[in-house]
Amino acid sequence: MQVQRGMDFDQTYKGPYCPHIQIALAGSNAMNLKQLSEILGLSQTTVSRALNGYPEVAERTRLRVQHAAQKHNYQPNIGAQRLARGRSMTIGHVIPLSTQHEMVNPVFADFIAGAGERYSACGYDMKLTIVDDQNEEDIYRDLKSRGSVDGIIVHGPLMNDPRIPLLQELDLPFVVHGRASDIEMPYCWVDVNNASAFQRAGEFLISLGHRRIGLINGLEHMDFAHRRRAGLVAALEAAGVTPNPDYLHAGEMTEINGHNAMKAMLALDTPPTAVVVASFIAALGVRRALDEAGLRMARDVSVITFDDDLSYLRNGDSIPIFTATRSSVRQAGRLSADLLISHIENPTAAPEHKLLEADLIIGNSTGPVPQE
Amino acid sequence: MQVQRGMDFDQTYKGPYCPHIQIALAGSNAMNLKQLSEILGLSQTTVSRALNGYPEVAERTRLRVQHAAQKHNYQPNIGAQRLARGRSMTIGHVIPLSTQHEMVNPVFADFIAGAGERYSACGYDMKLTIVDDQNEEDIYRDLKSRGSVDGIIVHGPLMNDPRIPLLQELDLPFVVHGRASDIEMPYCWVDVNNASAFQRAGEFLISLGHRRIGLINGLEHMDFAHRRRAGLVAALEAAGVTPNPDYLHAGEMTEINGHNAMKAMLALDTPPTAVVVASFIAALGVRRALDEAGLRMARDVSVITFDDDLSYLRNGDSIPIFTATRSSVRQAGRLSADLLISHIENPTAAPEHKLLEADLIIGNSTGPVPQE
DNA sequence: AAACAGATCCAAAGCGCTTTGAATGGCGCG
DNA sequence: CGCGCCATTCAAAGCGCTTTGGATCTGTTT
Repeated sequence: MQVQRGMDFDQTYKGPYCPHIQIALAGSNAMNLKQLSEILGLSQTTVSRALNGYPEVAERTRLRVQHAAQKHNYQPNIGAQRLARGRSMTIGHVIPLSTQHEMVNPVFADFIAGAGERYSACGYDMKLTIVDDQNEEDIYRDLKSRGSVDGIIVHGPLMNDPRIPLLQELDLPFVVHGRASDIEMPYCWVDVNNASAFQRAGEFLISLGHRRIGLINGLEHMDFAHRRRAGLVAALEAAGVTPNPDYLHAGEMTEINGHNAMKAMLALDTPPTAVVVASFIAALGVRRALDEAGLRMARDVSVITFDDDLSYLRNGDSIPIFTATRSSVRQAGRLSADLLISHIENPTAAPEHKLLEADLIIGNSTGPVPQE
Repeated sequence: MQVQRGMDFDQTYKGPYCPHIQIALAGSNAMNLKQLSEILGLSQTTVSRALNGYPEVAERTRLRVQHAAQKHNYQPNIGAQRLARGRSMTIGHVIPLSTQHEMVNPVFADFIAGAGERYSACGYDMKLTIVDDQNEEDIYRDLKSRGSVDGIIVHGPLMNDPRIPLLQELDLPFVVHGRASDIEMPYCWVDVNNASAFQRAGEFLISLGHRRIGLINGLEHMDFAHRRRAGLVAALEAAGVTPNPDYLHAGEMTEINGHNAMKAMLALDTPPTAVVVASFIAALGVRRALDEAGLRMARDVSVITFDDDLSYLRNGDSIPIFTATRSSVRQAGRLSADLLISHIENPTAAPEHKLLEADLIIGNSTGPVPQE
């Protein structure tokens, strides 16, 4: 990573000694508590308490203080508050950039949109950290020991995610978006029921007469992908169908990968008559592969996709393009935020979690198995 | 917006008076400067200076301090640093969620990935604020008066964006990702040369013999969309072609919209033989419309798209799917971050800006105009 | 009338860091 | 030897807020 600036940075920032840089002191012009209390002829204590809703201040005084604060545009300095309260009022989101987590990207924007809504409403800030590779563990240690955040959202959990025991050891409150199958210690999570969603998708295809059913999945060390596969396989086996390994694909959920995986399956001697796809973007690639092969969705090959209900990738207007198992990732963001905040403010309570059920939306991409 | 928690929040957070909540004091267990200096038998001054790279400390002492800090896992408390330095070491990104800005979403994840890289390297934090509607102005005033951030990135600028004069008035350093055509005051920005990109796309299509050239654009109150249209129109007019209003579409850049716009154009008596599309996602919709109409890209209708080079939406592996004007939004994120940091640390310098040129990538979606 | 309780307010002590201004000790120099 | 000069180090004063532990003043109880 090249640094093009004049200063002598290596990976880690080395502090404020920068003799050639003149920094204007930020916020030095803003009104502070002392000034406001002098204007009001009150003590800082009373003004602070009035604004923070403490009961031991007369209601008349409180109103006077609130008016003055508004009039003079007083906002408590956030750094001072953090220091005095010993809390940062900040939630951390750590986004790893390794290829293994790349899938976080498309859903990420919507998730934080949901979470951010709740943070604003509850007075929390959101801090994003992009971490390029292995040193993710150091990041969490740092966040803890510097008091940067009061809690953390864990994105894209793996089957046995090392972050979970680490955060427990650090005693840093956290909520996982998803779950980690191989971890039995209780912790907070918000997840969609991936297994039941894909099981229902499988059952639906079977009810349409399909037996040769494919899966175009995400990388299966990701927990959600593992669960989806298990759900689909359960549906097949319940119907007496042995899953065909040639029909099971796992890879990054990009348009290209969806396309290539579908194309490869179509090249088999007996290609599947239906596929379940783990993401909307991959499903677009699947559709392209079908188009190229001169096949029509529903008529020739049925397609069901998982739809995260992303704001910029809608599955049709009134009529859904794809039959889909749908669950709003933005809603998951909201719930995760609420869970984390309540866990931060009530740390002794037992870890909560929330399992969301996905809806099965019938669209135009599924139909009865074609007659041969 | 419903709040489901027990506390009495309305829109704005009302402070820490929550008698029924027991909050564990965060970070209280971490090593602090005083403890470290006592262990070392040095003053806090010397330890602080040693760690921050000040020259007036003996090299032997500095090493001793650094070792001890590492050994005891000392990290300066961030709230205390903010307070003492009068700077927050934080960059704010304010994301409005109104439909008018929805387009920010898909590119947003990649942009902050790029910017975040640079923030980490330079010791800055990234703070994200999701703002649901009109009160965006209040957010900026707050950020300023609370000292929450040292600078701001402005996303998705409009033609005459009110945020720019506001931030100038607030004296809050900022960099615009994009530009605002109607504002003449100088300010910092990083933008791709949208006009020249679309002009070249137009010229390329004309060189292939196309005359009936369509545009499926973003919403044209967004500055970038306006520039793209102007660029394409310039190319047409230079070739003596009068732009046909029926061929010019502006809307949100979703897959659906791309599909609908293309479908509408194909329904015209004389449909265009080529279209330029403002986003990759919309181009996927265009392709779908062509497929549905039994038309082949390149052979029947040529398509050029703008490609933001998103990590999760690659334009093909080795062979590009679409002919495209490509510019990496992640790279724009890196540059914006660098510009902002240098502007924060050197506030007296004149506003800088950076204009990136997009590459024209020839893919499989363009070909000579079909013979009638 | 004395004692008490409650309501309201305040001075001052932190929170953990940076930074100012001064002190200390070693050194060369006239 | 006495002086000034570096190179190091330190004590103490903030930064702007919260919060502890009274203080003051009312009204109420015995």
